[in-house]
Order: sequence, then structure tokens, then C-alpha cells
Amino acid sequence: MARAGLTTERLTQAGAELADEVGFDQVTVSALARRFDVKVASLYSHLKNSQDLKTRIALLALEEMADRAADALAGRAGKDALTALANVYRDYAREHPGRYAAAQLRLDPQTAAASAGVRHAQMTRAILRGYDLTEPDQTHAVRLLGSVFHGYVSLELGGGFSHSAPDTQETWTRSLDALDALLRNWPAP
Amino acid sequence: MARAGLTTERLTQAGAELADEVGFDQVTVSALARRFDVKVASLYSHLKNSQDLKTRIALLALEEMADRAADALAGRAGKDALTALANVYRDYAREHPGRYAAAQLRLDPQTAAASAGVRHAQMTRAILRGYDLTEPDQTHAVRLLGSVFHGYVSLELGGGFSHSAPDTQETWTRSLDALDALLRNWPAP
DNA sequence: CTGATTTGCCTAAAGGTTTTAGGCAAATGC
DNA sequence: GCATTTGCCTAAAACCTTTAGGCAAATCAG
Repeated sequence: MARAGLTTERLTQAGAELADEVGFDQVTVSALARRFDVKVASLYSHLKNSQDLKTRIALLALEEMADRAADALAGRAGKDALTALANVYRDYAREHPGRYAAAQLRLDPQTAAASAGVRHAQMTRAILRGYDLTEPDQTHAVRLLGSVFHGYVSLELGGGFSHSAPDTQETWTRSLDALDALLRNWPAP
Repeated sequence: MARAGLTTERLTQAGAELADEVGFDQVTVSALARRFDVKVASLYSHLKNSQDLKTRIALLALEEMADRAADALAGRAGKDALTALANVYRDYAREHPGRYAAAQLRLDPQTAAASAGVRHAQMTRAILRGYDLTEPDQTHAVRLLGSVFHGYVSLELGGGFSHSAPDTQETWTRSLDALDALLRNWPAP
């Protein structure tokens, strides 16, 4: 009987692809086994359980996004950097909706602290070096930026914006303009 | 054999409570039947299927939030209204995390158009009457506000903000200050 | 009030996902 | 070449979803 050559990595990768195709919450150990033309139980030598699979996909997505973000930020500063980072998230979500949804999975604190999530926070903070903010406003701004990026991408992806009126691309551009203006002119407490 | 007195409404209500207790994606027709001490199949006279249940919970949450928002906005304008509306979302999410998650469920266009979702958009737009924005900037601003509200609430609830540093309440207040400043000083294209 | 009808919850059953336990054969190591 | 390890398999139990058909309680008609 020939072996399928399963590994945790291949399963995670395939799980991510599956997520993009059918949606993250349709990702199932069974579906994954089917995709490898293998019996379900076989996967349990490589994955602890279903939650383990989902967590691994989430971590993969966080890594991929962080890598893209690091690339995009190289050599940029100020509004240029802001736009680049924002577009990384938006583009990633459009290319990989299932992975993006996975990245939203609630991780336990241990796992979260060891994930690429911290790189994301660092990069957002790095952007703010191009603006004139000191603590604690810098942290407030990091959180606000994170909220806008995630909120916008999530609403746009979920069809939360009416498909009429101005183009969502236009809104995105104008929102980034607005954020840039806001950061350059952050109100005093 | 005494009857349990199930109705679609009671099931939806109980489903919402269940969601708040165990998380929206743990809401299951089986669990709901257990809660009413009734056999699973009995629920299928009142619910089309599992998806139907989830959709109804989502619609309930959207209604409840819209009602609270309408209440909060009555008699307020400008920053006062902005803060009130923002707090409705944040408070609702904290009190009813399961319902809030439900409200994020992707609805098919038909259902969405008939939902309280449209009231939410209208109310956000109403807030902007206190600021000096004309179309298409008004729509851009509506979308930006929606993004911030949803993004912030979602990240805070999911533990996305490090539990250290400045208090998240402080960030929330300062973010609303910042949005107010931004709306009063919306950048020209 | 009684008989007919409707309605509500039940039993039965099939199909799918999760997860554990134990087995056999392929790959690897000496 | 033989022993060990590793990888995928079969078997099986537990749980969720959904449909079909049945009986009794509630409702309605005369």
C-alpha cells in the first residue's frame, strides 16, 4: 500500500487552501482527508485534533501576512508606509479570504504570544515613527489603526458595504488619507 | 404527554442566550433541544435547519442593537451622538458577545436588505449631520466609522489588544476624540 | 359536548464529523 | 537481512443534522 506522504506542514498548507475555497468554518478534518484521498483517522497521527488544525492554519496566515507586511514596509515611511501596510491586509484578505478568517481565530494567550501577531503590532508601531506621537498616544493609535484595518477589511469582505454608491476602492483611499491626516494632527487630550 | 410550548421566537431567544453563554459557533440545534428538554427532531417543526436558527439569532441581535442605538441617539448630536452610538456597539458586544458574533454572520442579500442592518447604516449617517460632510465623503465617513466600531469591538473582545499598557477604555475614549476631530476636519480630496 | 382536524412532540433512521484503539505493511536502521 | 519505527488502515463509539412517519394534545365545528 503506497503511502500518501502526509506531514503536519502539508496538511496545514492544504487546510489553508481548503479554507480559501470553501470558507474557514467549513474546514474539517474529514474534508482534508478526502482531499488527500486518505482515511480520516490517518490525519490524527499528524494533528492533535480539529482545533489543532484550525490553530495551525491561523498561525500560517498570520505568518504570511507578517512576511508580506515586512516586505511592503521595507524602505517606506509616513503615509507611504501606512498605505502599504493597509494594502497588505486588504489584498491578503481578498486573495485568501479563508486564511484571513483563520487569522481572526481566538488563540490562547500562550500561542498568541508566540505567533506572528506580535510582529504585526510591531510593524504598526513602526509606521507611527513617521508621525509625531509619544506614549500613550502611540499605543492608542496602534489600536485605532488595527481596528480600522481589520474592521474595514472584514466589513468589505462580508459584503457589509452596500454595493452601490461610491466604489469601495475610493472609500479605502479616502479613509487612508483621513487616517494620515489624523495621525499628523492627533488631538491633544 | 405535556407539550413544551416551543415557538420559533422562543427558540431564537433561547438560542441567543445560548450563544452568549457558550459562543455563537457552539450554538447547535441539539444543544437548544437539550435546553428545552425536548428531542432534537421536534425543533425542526419550528426551524428550517441549523442555518435558519443562526440567521434568526443574527437578525435578533441586529434588531436589539438598532433599538438600543435609536434610543441612544435620541436628542443627541455631534460628538455626543458619535460617542453614544459607539458605546452602544461596544457595550452590547460586552454584554452579549455571542449575539454580537451572530450579528456578524454573512446574510444573503435578500435577508440583509430586510434586516435591521439598514437602520444601522441610517443611524451612522444621521450622526454625520452634525458634521459638515457632503457626498461622497459622507458615505466614506459612514464606512470608516463602521469599520472603526466593528474593528475595535471585535479586536477588544477577541483579546487582540495586549492586556498591558494603557487601559482599553482609555484607548476607546481617545479614539472617539480622534474620530470627532477627524470628522470636524475631514481632509479635502 | 363530541367528533374531526390540526398541531406538536416523539421514535426511528440515515448520513456526516470527531476521536480513540489497535493492526499490518512500508520505510528505515543496524 | 532482520528488527524497529512509522504511516495509513479498519473498527467503533459519540455527537450533530435532517427527514419521515406516528400518536396524542389542542383546537375547532356543529
